[in-house]
This record gives sequence, structure tokens and C-alpha cells, in this order.
Amino acid sequence: MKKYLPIFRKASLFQGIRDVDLTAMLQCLSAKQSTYQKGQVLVQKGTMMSSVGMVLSGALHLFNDDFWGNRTILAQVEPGELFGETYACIQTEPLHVTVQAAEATEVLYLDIRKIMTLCTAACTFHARLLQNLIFVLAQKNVLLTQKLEHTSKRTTRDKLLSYLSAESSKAGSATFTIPFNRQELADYLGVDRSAMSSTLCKLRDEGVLQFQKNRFELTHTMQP
Amino acid sequence: MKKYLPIFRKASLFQGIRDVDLTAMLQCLSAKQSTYQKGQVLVQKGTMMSSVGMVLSGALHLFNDDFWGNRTILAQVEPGELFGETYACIQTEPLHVTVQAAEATEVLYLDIRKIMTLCTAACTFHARLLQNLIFVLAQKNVLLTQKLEHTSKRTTRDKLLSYLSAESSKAGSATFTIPFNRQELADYLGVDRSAMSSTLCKLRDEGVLQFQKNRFELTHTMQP
DNA sequence: AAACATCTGTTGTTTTTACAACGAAAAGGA
DNA sequence: TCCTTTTCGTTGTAAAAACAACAGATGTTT
Repeated sequence: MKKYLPIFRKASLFQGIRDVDLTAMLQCLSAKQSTYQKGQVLVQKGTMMSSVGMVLSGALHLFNDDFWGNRTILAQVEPGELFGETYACIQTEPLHVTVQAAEATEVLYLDIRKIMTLCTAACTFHARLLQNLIFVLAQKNVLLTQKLEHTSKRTTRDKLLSYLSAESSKAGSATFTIPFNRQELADYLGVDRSAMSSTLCKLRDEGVLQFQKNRFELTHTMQP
Repeated sequence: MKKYLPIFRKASLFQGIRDVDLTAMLQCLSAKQSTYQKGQVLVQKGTMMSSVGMVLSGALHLFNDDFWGNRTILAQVEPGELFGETYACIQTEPLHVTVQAAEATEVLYLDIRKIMTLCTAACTFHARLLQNLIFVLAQKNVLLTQKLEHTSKRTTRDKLLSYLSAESSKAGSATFTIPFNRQELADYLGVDRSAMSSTLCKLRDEGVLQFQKNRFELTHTMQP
């Protein structure tokens, strides 16, 4: 297990927990490791999750097949990242996605009850683990809320303005850089790239904003 | 504080905690109560939240003003419900919304550090409180993820199919009822009601589904 | 420097949606 | 029962987006 320490140090769930405490804790939590071949299904949609999974090596795909069999890949899970944590925390709600190994993958499973149930004593790092879990959930929440706020606007124009306004607010300035290129931004906002590009230029021509590459500047113009 | 027990019994955060334990715990957490007039701003966007708020009576509005001053009301918080819990759990991220009293409102504030820090002993209900907090966060997560999965589809048609497919899956049957009327469904999916209505009828004419009022049935037809 | 790949803006066409306005059906209340 | 309100489908029009295809710009590799 020691060879995974570099992964653990990066993992959000284990932040602030020292290596020595970590190895002790993993035993205390009776963590279990599994290996999967490429293409193998780890967990089927509809399963009740009683544990959180952490990818140690390789990668996972989360996907969903709709009523007519059309498959949508929803996320890729990389080393240090978790999967199933939300549903493990709820316990009554079955997993809404299927988890499949995108390549040969090693996974560490942590029993959610052992995480949530505070061991009797001396386990200061266990408290930290719980705080980290809460932090992970809350952070995901923020990301989802923000994305939803932008994508829920009806037009590409409004989605762009909502996103750029939020980035400006985050930067605390009318000038800021965004972490996406055009294609990534379009995917994030759920719109077509070329249509977005032309909308962006239309906004520039109207004097609402300026940009060069990933650097944007919003300008104060009166809205009609 | 006793007069709020009916509210507390319904509140997700206090589920599974008995009245006697609750009153004891609220003291232990040094909960603080505040009263606000209609229109008064409780918390400004950008504030760091160090506590969770619970509405005791009245109602709150969460809103966001963009760079150009356009206001969007994002949610209404009713008695028993929380606000700021996500940002309180993160601690490093400032609140992304402004909180305003929609009417005369009473609010109970709970220090997040006292919730997260396990008191030394005998506090079995404190553990339950933590589990409830995690549950609240996780459940919100599920709701956001689902909505995002539907709204991220490009066309109204795909949004509908994604949503109905998920409802069918949840019901475990091709026949099911949905908890929305047309206008609510359109709002949920972020589309125009009348356009959605016509799309829905087009799908019916194509033989993809059938419906009467809120009762739907998906039919297995080969996709091209 | 040359060759290649990627990123971005542009344009034109087709499809889809938003919007507005209306009437019928259903639900609810007096 | 009659009246009112809400809900839902329908239609036509204008606006917007998706899509496809391309060219210039930028960046990278050899």
C-alpha cells in the first residue's frame, strides 16, 4: 500500500493527514483493494453503495444508458479521485450510473459506515477524514450549482454573460482569464462551439466585452 | 425555542434527534437566533460563512446580481430549510449569492466548527447531526447532478427524453407519473413551455411515447 | 524552416426554439 | 350549475442555435 502514498497525498479525501496516520487509518477502516481489467464493470447502475471508491491507478468511466440504450459518458475518474461517494452517503438512493474500467485499474474501497462512525478514541485524523468528506461534497456542490446557473439560461448569449460575469466576480476585476479554450468553454456551457464563437464576437462588436485568447474584459455599458 | 419544535422535527438537519436531545444540543452548539424585516439583507455575496442558517419562520430569497446589475432569484428558503451550508463547509470559498428576507423572518445560526468538531463525549446525537449534514449535502448533490444531466442536452427533445428516461428508470417501469405539470417541467428543464408541449406531441406522434396528463409511457422503438 | 496539428473565427444553410396569442379542456369555487 | 382560473395544446413568426465546411492564425515537432 505504501507505493500509493504519492496518490494519497494528492487525494482530497486525505488532505492534512500524515503518511503514518494514513497507513494506520486504512487498516482501522479495513480498506479493501481490487483490480479490474479494461472494460470490466465495477458497479452496475441501481446498486446500493455501502462504500466509497478511490482510484489508485488507471481510470474509470461513469456512464448512463437511457431507456433506448443510448450511452452517455458522464465522467472520467482518475487516480486519487473518488466515485460513489454521494450515493454511499445517502444509503437509500441507488447509484444512477454504471462504473466501468476505462483501462486496467486498481481501486481502494472504504466502508462509508466506518468513515461516518467515529471510532471511540485517539483518532484525531478520523475527524479530519470526515471534514474532508464534507469538504469534497460541498465543493462538488459549488461546482454543480455554478454550472447549472450558467447552463440554465436559455440563450448562448446569456450563458456566456452569466459565466463571464461570474468569472469576473471571482477575479474581483472586470479583466480576467478563463481556464478554458473555446471548445472546452462550449462543452462546459453545453452549446455549439462555432455558434458560441460568433456570439462572442457579436458581443465584442456591441461593445459589451473585449477579449484576446483566454483574457476577457467586461465593459460597463447600459443595458436597454 | 420550544415553539419551533414542529419546525425542527421536519428539518432534514435534525432528523432522528429527539426533542430533549435537540434542546440540549442547541445550547451545546451555542445556536443564535436573529430576526429580520422584509427586504433586509442577511448576508452579502462575497461573505465568508462561518455558520449554517436555518429559517424558523418567514422566508428568504437567494439572489445574484451579474456584472451589469441584472438580478436573478435562485432560490427561496422556507422554514426548516438551510442556507449557506455549502459555503460554511468549505470555509475558503465566499458566498456566491446574497441572502435577503422575502418577508419578516426568523433565523437560527449554527456555528459550523461546533458542528464539525466532535464534542468530547456522550454526544451520540452530535454524530447523528454530522451524518445529517452529510446527507443534506449528498442529496443536494444528487438533485443537481440529475438536473444538470438533463439540461446539458442541446435540444428540448433530448432534454425531455433524458428526463423521462430517468423517471422511467426510477420508477422501474416504462409507465410512470411525473411530479410536474407542463409549466413546471419546462422551468425545470430550462425551456419554453409551449415549445416543449409541441415537442412532446411530436414525440407522441412518432410513437416514442404516450401520455395523459402527468402519466407517461415510453415505448420501445428502434432508434435510426 | 518546413510540416503538421490545433485553435479560432467566419459564413451559409437547416433545424430548432422562443415568443406571443389563442381556444379548448380541465379543475376548482361560489 | 355557472363562472373563473388554470392548464394544455396549437399555430405562425421571428430569432437563435446547430451543423458543416472552410480559412487564417497559432503553436509544436522534427
